Amino acid sequence: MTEHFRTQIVQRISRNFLDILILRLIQAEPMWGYKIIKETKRLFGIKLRHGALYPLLNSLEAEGYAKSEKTTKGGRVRKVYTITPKGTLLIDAYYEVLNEQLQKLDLKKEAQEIS
Amino acid sequence: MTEHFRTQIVQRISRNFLDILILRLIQAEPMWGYKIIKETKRLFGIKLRHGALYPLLNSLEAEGYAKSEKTTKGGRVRKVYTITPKGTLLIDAYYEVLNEQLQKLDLKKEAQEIS
DNA sequence: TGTAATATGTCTGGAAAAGGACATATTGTA
DNA sequence: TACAATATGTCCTTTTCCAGACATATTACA
Repeated sequence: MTEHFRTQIVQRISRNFLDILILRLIQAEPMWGYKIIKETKRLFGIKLRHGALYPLLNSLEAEGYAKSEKTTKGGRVRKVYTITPKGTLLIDAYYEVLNEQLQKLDLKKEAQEIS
Repeated sequence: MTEHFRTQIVQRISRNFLDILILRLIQAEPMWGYKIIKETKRLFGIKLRHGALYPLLNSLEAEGYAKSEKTTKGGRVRKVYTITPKGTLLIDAYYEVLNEQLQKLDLKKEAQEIS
């Protein structure tokens, strides 16, 4: 039953945190857009539309979270993206916040009861 | 610097996973809408708009993740929400997936290199 | 008696996002 | 010589989302 929710959850996280997902991928290994599409398919079962990805990659670079370098592999031009220190900081921040969020809630702790 | 990202990250998580946040709150302690607003402010520093919350609470109940019971406290009508078993399963699934996601990526593992 | 707080609800206009089409170029293969 | 795959990009339309307004009722308090 929990299994039944899995796919939609993974898809929801990927959709809502696509930028973070991409940064994690290029952090693990520098990649270009087309490979990112293949890897998200392979690793998470997510089909990224390139019409969404390429503009996002450009904005990630514009905001300084990633940087790209054009390489040519047998006539094919690739824009290989690498994560920047700022991008690493962003990912670390997400890890930190999400880990906090995963701590079970204990409302009583600091509560001044409303009711 | 990492601190600089914190607020926007928490807000982003709260906006995108508001339903999960609410379910976690009523799981920790049954509550009504107005108190949920107060608690999210107190616990996460997030100002929930009631115009977003109440319809969401209704849909959570319609989908069977929560159930409500009307109580009266000195003339004031409250709809106290409790989590259902289905809601608990959903939260567990999120915990599971997020924990997986937080594992550092190791692309090499199952890779059949594209390049 | 008026204002703030408690309590729950709907609705609408604008902004953002999603999906898919349009566009182009090279390489590999049947 | 097509067609699939690799590779990157834009654009437009539809759909979804969000912020704030509109709406109502009770209670607490100055």
